[in-house]
This record gives sequence, structure tokens and C-alpha cells, in this order.
Amino acid sequence: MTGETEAMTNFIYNMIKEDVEKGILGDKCVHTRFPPEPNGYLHIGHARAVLLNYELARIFNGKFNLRFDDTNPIKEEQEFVDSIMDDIRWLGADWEDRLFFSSDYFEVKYEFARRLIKAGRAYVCDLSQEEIREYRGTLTEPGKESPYRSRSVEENLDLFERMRKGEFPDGNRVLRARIDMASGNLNMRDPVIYRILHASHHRTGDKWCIYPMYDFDHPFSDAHEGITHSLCSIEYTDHRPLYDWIVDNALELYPEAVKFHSRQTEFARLNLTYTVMSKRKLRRLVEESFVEGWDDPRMPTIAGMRRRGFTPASIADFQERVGVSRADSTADLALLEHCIREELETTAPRLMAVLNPVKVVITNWPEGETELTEMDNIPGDESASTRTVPFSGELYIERDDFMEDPPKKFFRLAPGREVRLKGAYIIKCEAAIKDAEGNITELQCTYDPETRSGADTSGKKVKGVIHWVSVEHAAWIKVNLYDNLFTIENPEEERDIDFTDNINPQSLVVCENVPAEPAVAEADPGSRFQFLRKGYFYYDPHPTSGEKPTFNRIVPLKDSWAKIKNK
RNA sequence: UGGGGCGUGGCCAAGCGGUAAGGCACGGGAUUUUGGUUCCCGCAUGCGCAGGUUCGAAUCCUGCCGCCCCAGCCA
Repeated sequence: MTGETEAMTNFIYNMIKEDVEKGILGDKCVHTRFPPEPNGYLHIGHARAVLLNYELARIFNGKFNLRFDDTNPIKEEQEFVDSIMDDIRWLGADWEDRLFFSSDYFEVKYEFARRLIKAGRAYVCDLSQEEIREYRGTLTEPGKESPYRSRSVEENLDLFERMRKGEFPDGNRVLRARIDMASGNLNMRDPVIYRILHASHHRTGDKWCIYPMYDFDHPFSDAHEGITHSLCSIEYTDHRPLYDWIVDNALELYPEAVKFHSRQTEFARLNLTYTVMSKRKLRRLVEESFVEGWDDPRMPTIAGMRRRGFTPASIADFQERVGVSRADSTADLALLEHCIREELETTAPRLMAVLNPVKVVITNWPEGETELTEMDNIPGDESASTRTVPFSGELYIERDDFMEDPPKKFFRLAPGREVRLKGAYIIKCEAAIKDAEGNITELQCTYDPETRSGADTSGKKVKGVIHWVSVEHAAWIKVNLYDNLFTIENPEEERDIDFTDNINPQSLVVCENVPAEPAVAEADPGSRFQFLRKGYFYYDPHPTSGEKPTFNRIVPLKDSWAKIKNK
């Protein structure tokens, strides 16, 4: 993300490089933009578009604009403008002083529409919505021309002006581009470019009651801002001829309002395994309470991933590794997990916490004595220094780290067997105490004083090393263990059943009372740790319940024991 | 006989006529006081299929097959 030499190799980068080398940008620099509609939250798929546009501009020493595509007052809200800006900023894409809104240009666009009318290339159509649909024809049959197609320029101008003045109700008439009703491309069959909408706009209020359509608005806004490369997703490929038609006309009829004939280039949307990305499905997850909100850590939204504990760098690294192409693709969640693990391996301080505790009593430990041990914050990183962890005769260890009747390859604690307590001593299990139901309530062990970590004179070697927390010194925290939201790789592809039927019932497992080493009390909300042998966790700065510190599991550590065990 | 797009290993993805990069995943081994990390090694006689052109084809041509998008006064 930092150097100028990164080898971005994708077809868009190559194309821009060629454009620059050929000098077709003239005196302009590379200029991109991210054009969200403020009608929802950004997700990991949008992050691709944000970062691609931003990075391309940065690499070529160009400019990157943020422009809200706010041409439909019915669906758009200020709340989304705010959350989108917040997410983009968090991702690290800097639009500097170039924050724009399509609605900023409503007046110029109105003038451009008038010029289209004067040139005989746009007309007011009185057909009803249903009639327009009928006249449009079908995928295999050409459309029919509207009876209003040949209205005089004067009449069109008058009608369009009256549309703006609010003389007609919603849906009463529209302004259409006059192109080709027989085109095989439905977008060219006299597309509607303005509709009447008596609705309050989040920025322009009630100033307007006619609003431009995307196909008219977007190309013009790009050209108006001087965007050189207009990147969008693959489904807009069919719209490209219309995009060019609009820009060509703007250049011809209204040259003072446009700076460049931007070029539209499409790339495939990004999907991720074990989740869904469609706005409709994400909304259902929230509205039907399968998750706790748009920022639930299980959601693929940027807000959710932030809350989960992912970092901007890990997301950028992920995007870079996935790459960009025009082919439909679904990236493997494992790659995203790899990226965050790789970053946190060298940056997250270690801490010990016992997620599912069972008590260990060291029977030969001097009554009431506490010993302090020094442990590395980040092994292998001298600058990360160490912390002090108290050790005593009563400890918690993971229930999983003990087996009464272990298989051959189990290296941890079992009756008569020894393990090392990380940073402390080697202990041997002498007895397992059970309650009336047969549940283990306590493990009685003895320690070997010769085996103190860093000063071991016993010569003993054990294969197992486990983490622990001193009962007396434990700090209590709450832990949210997150797992995949869906149990199948491609929940979006299921056609016969509702996608919610594949929701993972274990996607969130809450551990209300987790003992952790006392250093956890000094942690700052918003910081990340590795809970030794368990995974990477994020200290949630916005816990939803209680005052106890809450840690969200970002991702577990790789677990090769799980693989061995399941064989 | 509508238009458009896409098909390279499990998932992504380079390659653009000179004999299949890379990452993740996966398998094996070494190191390891995290069954983590790190380090080696392995992993497409093959580029949707079938023909053709060429000394030579994933790359060019022809024909098939499969998947995706389009009939909003949404973006």
C-alpha cells in the first residue's frame, strides 16, 4: 500500500497506463471517482470499488473524487451519506476537498437537457408508465416509437419547463432521449432521462420536482467533474453506448460545462464465500433480527467488519491479492482471514484468557504464594517488550486442554501426563475430581520446581504447552466468538430454499465470564490482541451490554490439531 | 437468427503466438515454551469442448457448450 513500485497488474491499470503513455489525457491527470448512492451501508464489495478508484488515482498521481449519486430523493437519506463517508475515510481513501453530490449539478443538467431538446434529441413523452413499457418492445422484438416523439422543439421546451414548475403530477410525463426504438440494446430505446417526483430531497429540499435518471446524470456528472476513467460494475456494460451518447452530446452541445470525455470501464463485483452481499438480503438479516444491526460483526458491511476488528490494511491487502477482472468471482473467506492473521501476527500483543475454564489445583504449591513471570508481548519482537503475569497454586486452563482418555497424538494434559504451563512450570495431572453427574470440576496436579520457564534444570521435554490464568488474579471479561454467518460456501446461489435457512446457528457464541490475565485491565478499547492459542480479538469500543470489557473474536488461530483430531 | 459479458488447478488470478507467474487453500517435512509463526518440498502433459491456421496456439480462425446481465418514470 505504501511504495510507488507495487505491481498492480490488472486490465484497468494496464489500460490507464496505456492512456497515460499515449498522452490521450492531454493536460489532465488521471481522475477517478467513487459514486455511491446514499441509500444503504457499504460492504466489502464496495470496498473493492473504493480502493480501486483511490489506488489508481494515487499510483498515477491523479485525483480521486467522492460523489454521491443522489438523484432519487425517495430512497436516499443523510444518515447514509454520513455512514458512507465515515467508512470510506476509515478505509483510507482520501477525497481531499473533492466531496460532491450529483444534486450539486441539477441546474447545469437541466440546461443540458434543454439543449438536447433544442437539438431535437430529447422530447417530453406523455405515455403512461405502462404504455412506455409496452412501447419499449421486448428482448426479442423491437419497440415502437412514441406518438409524442416528434413534438416541436417549442412544445417540448414549454412542457419541460412546466414539468419543472410543478404543473404536472408524478408520473404524468417524462423527458426522453431520442435515440433508437429498434436497438437491440434496450437502454437505447429512447430512455427516460427525467421524471417528475414531488419529493423532498435530502440536500435540495423542495427546490426540484423533476429529477434526472442515472443514465443521463452519471455520464454528465463524470464529464462535468473531469473524470477521466469512470469505473463501474459489469452490469453497466450495456449502458456504455448510452454513456457515450450522453457525453458526446454534452461535448457538442454544452462544451463549457464539461471537461473531458471520460471512459467507462466495467469490472466484476466481488463476492465472498459464507456470506451474502445483496442489499436486499443484508436488509432482511437486519430487519428479521438474524443479526443485531448493520454493524453486527458477522455482517460483510464495512461497519460490521470494523466492529469485528478487521483493519483497513487487511482489507486493502485482501483486495490487492484477489485482484480485479471481468469474470464473476467469489473470493475465499480464507484469504481475508489470512490477511488479517498475517498483519496481527506481528502487531497484536499476546494475552492469556481461558474461554472455557476448568480449575487446576497445584497440590505441592506453597500455600498462598504468588510468583511473577515475564512474558513476551510479541514473540520475536524485541521492541514490543514484556509484561508481568502472576502465577499461583490455583489456575484456570481450557477444558479442551485436558482429556481423560486421550488419543495417541494428544499432547496436552491427561491423567499421569505432563504439560508445560506457558511461561511457568511443567505440571503433571494426578487426579480429576468430578461432581455427582460425572463432570470434571477440578484437576489436581503437581508442579516440578526444576522446570521454571527460562531456568529449567530438569532436562524434561514436553510436547504440550498450554495457557492459563491465575484464579486469584483473574480479570473477568466477556467474549463474543464469531463464526461464519452461513454454513454453506455460496448461500446466495441456493435457489430452492430461503437463504436464511442456511444461517449458522453458531455464528455467535457468547462467553459471559472469561478469566483473563490482569494485564487485560489496562487494555484500551479499540485495540487488538492475540489471546494465546485462541485467536485474535478486538476490544469492542461500543459494547452493547454491561460494563464488562467485551472482546470480539476477529478470527481464530489456525488449528492443525482440529485437522488431526477429525481424521 | 434480440443485445451484451464471461469461461486458465478447490477459490482468485497473470498471461495477449514461443512451449502454463503468483496468492490463498490443500498435502508432506524441519524448527518451535502458542498443535500459532517461520522455513523447505509437493500441487494444471494442461487453459469450457471440437475442429482449423502455424515450425509452434491458453493466446489467431470457425463451430459448439455452459454460466451471468438487460424489458425501473432504481442506481
